[in-house]
Amino acid sequence: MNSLEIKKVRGFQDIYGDNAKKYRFIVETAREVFEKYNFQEIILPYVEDVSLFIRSVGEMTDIVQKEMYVFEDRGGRRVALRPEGTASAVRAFIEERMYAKGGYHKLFYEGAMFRYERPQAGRYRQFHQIGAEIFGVDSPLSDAELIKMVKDILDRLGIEARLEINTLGDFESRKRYMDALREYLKKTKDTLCDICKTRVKTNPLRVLDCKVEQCKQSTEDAPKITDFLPEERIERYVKLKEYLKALGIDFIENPRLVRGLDYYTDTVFEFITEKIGAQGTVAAGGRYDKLVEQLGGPPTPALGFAAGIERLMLLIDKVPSENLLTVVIPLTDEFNLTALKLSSLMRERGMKTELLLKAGSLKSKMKLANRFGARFVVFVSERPELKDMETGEQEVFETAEDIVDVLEKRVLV
RNA sequence: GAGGGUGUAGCUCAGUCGGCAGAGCACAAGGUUGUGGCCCUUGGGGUCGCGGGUUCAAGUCCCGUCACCCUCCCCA
Repeated sequence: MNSLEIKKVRGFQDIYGDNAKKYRFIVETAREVFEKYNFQEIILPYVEDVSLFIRSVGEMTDIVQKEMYVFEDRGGRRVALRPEGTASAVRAFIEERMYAKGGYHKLFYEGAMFRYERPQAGRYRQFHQIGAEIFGVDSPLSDAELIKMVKDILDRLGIEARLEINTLGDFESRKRYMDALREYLKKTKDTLCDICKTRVKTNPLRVLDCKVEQCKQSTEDAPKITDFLPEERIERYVKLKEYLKALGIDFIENPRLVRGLDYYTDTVFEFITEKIGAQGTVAAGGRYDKLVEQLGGPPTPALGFAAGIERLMLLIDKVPSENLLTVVIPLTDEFNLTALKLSSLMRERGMKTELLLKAGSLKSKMKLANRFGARFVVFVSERPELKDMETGEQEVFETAEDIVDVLEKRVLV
């Protein structure tokens, strides 16, 4: 490594090789599932007005307070690299007047998010999410269907994660609940861990989520959110659970599950795994019935989810196999032209083909072919030969074109 | 923002008490007279993260700094 070498910025990463394959596999799988559920893609900007996130994610949240990439552009606008997708989707829903068409809208998106955090396993400053939002539906049917859709994606990726759900109710009863919780926590404050002592003020719901054993114990008898919700909210929650059971989806009710973004109402859920270190939440979402209104749109119930692609990647060990590879090797330079044309023909016929571009001994070329994972090698000379790298068998042909016909049957499924 | 760990060849990592800079993998050539994987031989490869200090002598000890990894926090 010399002093001219420039390295990637902290918290950013290059995704290449097998990781790029996993990335694509995840995005394509999700896309197929979204398609089945009749969601429409929306490609959103990476840069937004800062106030969009302040007013949606929440002014006091960590994301807004200390994790956003905020800067002023040359026109003096205060902008931010998006730290999450929902805010932009809602902004677009309003700004593009999607509600004017009536009915309801189902959108999905994919792409990079940016948060200035300390990097760690499964956590980067630029990370990637797939996500989906449903605008204009109130029914718990939509909650159930969204959760089922996430589960479908995870299933098709071969990823196991447990589902935890909770309800946060409406803002009014949540506020009453938080007051009561704060009162309760003040009494037990001495038994809480240091971090939680400060959380009593800033974010009492988080205390319930604390991993420290003493905190878990001393909050065992803490008031429960469900005791503060009006009957209709409870009924809604019961309905959702009914639907999930009907769909055969296992879930754990976790009354301590809270989410870090301010906009959630009623349903929240997380898919969690223990297999990838401390950052185990792999997909999460919930309902946000007031957000569209808060951002200047007409009152519109809505819900959505997002999944972290990097974290999903950690849970995938292999992507489904691809087409078999054939490597074309000209034996000497005088056969370069023939090999070039042959490779071109093979690709036209749909075969995955590597024309061996590097000069060197035949031995070194064979080594390369082997490393590329070639199943077949074609030696191009007066009498072209086809070698099966697995069996070692070798056949001689009259012309290069003859080989193509034979290969086609063996390579293409 | 707080804590812990690690920086030595392209990669993974040894390096004892401070005393000549090492191994495996990878790469190149050959063993094999154009044929891969396994094996053998030979070869090319180093700002020991960076800066300073102690010392006759520093990869090794001390101070600083940067980067990466992990954890808390927070989140997907």
